[in-house]
Amino acid sequence: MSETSGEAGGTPGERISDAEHAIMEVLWDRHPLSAAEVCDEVCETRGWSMPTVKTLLSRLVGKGALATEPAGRKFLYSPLIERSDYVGGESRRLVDRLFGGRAASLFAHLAESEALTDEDLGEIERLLKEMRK
Amino acid sequence: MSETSGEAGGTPGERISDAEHAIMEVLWDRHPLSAAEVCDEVCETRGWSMPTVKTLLSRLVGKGALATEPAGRKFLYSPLIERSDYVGGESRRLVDRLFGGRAASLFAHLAESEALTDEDLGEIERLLKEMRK
DNA sequence: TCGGTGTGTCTACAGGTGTAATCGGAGAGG
DNA sequence: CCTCTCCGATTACACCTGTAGACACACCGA
Repeated sequence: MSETSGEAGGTPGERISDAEHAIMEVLWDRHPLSAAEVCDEVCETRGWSMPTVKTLLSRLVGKGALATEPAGRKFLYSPLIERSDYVGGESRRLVDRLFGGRAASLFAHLAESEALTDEDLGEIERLLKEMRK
Repeated sequence: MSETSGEAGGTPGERISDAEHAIMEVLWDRHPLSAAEVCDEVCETRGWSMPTVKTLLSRLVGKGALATEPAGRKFLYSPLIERSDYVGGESRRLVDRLFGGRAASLFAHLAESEALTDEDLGEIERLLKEMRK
């Protein structure tokens, strides 16, 4: 595996869990944010309480996925890893695990299971044309 | 725990974990197999021991993902759920979680991150053409 | 200066997962 | 018939995850 970093303290590359991912989404969308602000974004939708958010934030900091920046008496959190890196990693993991690394197989499967809308198809076609140039 | 009647598929949709998935792959490829045969297929590659395989098999049976069929004094295991169902579910989960349900976004991401080989592109193009018919 | 309010850290705990040792019963061999 | 062996089932245990309470401390306002 291409793990670009070494390890120690806040090593990036630690696995981000599902609940943690929800937190990351908020911070990818807008950052830096305080714990309270993050809670404002997710506590209602996910039914979480403040302590839960704080735990998740701490774990993410521990995993090296978030940076903390002292602002006044509180901390502001910002992502340390790129959303596209995470998304890419997860996508690749899925493709590897389920389709033997063949992205075309994933596509074929989505196509067969009619998970692709006309809109999807149109856009993919467009992208494809663009790449072929 | 009281299984009064022979009802095994009563809890479909139970989450299949990563290690369990490896077992499923073996059985999707070839079935029915005994525990020993499954172990032959995965124990070396994954560094598992027989007890581990048996535990995973039991859990899968418990989850309603495998059926057991007594053959002589041993049991033979067969998948109860289709590989395509599992794969489809996992794919959709990923697309939902990471791309807001838009499969085109997944494709775009794979394209951008150059995870698509020329071969992939060719095949996707072909599939696309076929669907458009 | 003193208390309240907000913030991060520590602790907790149930359920799932990875991994494996051990037990108990059903045949196989002597 | 008795023992050995093989196999599934049971039990074990550490770690991760989801969820949350309790605690300590710093600052703002009175």
